[in-house]
Amino acid sequence: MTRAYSRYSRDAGALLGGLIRAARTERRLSAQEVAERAGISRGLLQRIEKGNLRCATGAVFEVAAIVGVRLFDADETTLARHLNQTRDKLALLPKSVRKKRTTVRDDF
Amino acid sequence: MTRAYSRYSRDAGALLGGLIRAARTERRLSAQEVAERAGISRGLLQRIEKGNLRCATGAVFEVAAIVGVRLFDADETTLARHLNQTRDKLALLPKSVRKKRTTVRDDF
DNA sequence: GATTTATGGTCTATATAAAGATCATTTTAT
DNA sequence: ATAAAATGATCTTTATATAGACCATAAATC
Repeated sequence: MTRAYSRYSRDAGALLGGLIRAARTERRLSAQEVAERAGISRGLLQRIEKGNLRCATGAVFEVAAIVGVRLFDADETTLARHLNQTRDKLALLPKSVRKKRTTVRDDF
Repeated sequence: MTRAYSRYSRDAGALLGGLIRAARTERRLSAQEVAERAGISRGLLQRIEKGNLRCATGAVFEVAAIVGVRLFDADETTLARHLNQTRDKLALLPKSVRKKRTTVRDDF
């Protein structure tokens, strides 16, 4: 597991947690209620809102959906479309990647 | 922990994993290399790219940053700015939320 | 100001995520 | 076609995330 996190990750976690908390309070939902609906404990929701980076993505995504925070600026339909696009793109990319032979041809 | 996931979460996980995989192969980085740089195991990277929702957000964010997938369509600077905006917003919102008294005044 | 409730923090037990090694398979490049 | 390397998959062990209960504090409504 990752022990030290980059600033980017820390900011991303804090931002997502903050957005969730803001959305939750704006909708006047208690932590208890959101946690129950998401099927997680209140403690886990607390950690998510604080930007803790050791939470399962599934829990975070569920909570985000419940309080109305859109990931990738996309609703469910847009998300599905992007997913298909990405799948198409992946089909065209190489299945595995390997370094170019570093042996420089200097035998000329 | 969350056992069953909504379609939204499943799509979000699959999309993020797919974007990561696409970005990685486009940059011709092997799974081994990315995993090492992110400080995680190759197996965890595999699960992330498959959209597994039981991965720590920190690991996913680190990998995303390494292969160049921007969360929230934001680079590091923009991310920090959004974070500050969210903090400001949170400062204005109530610290705790409680239901309106359900007792309807019908004594008039 | 008093009351009620949401939230923050701490603790323990349990489930499970993650590491690390290994092997088979696929895929790229020669 | 062959060789070399990346990927996929499985297994075991260890670390730890999560649930759940608890209490103290803070904050919103009356």
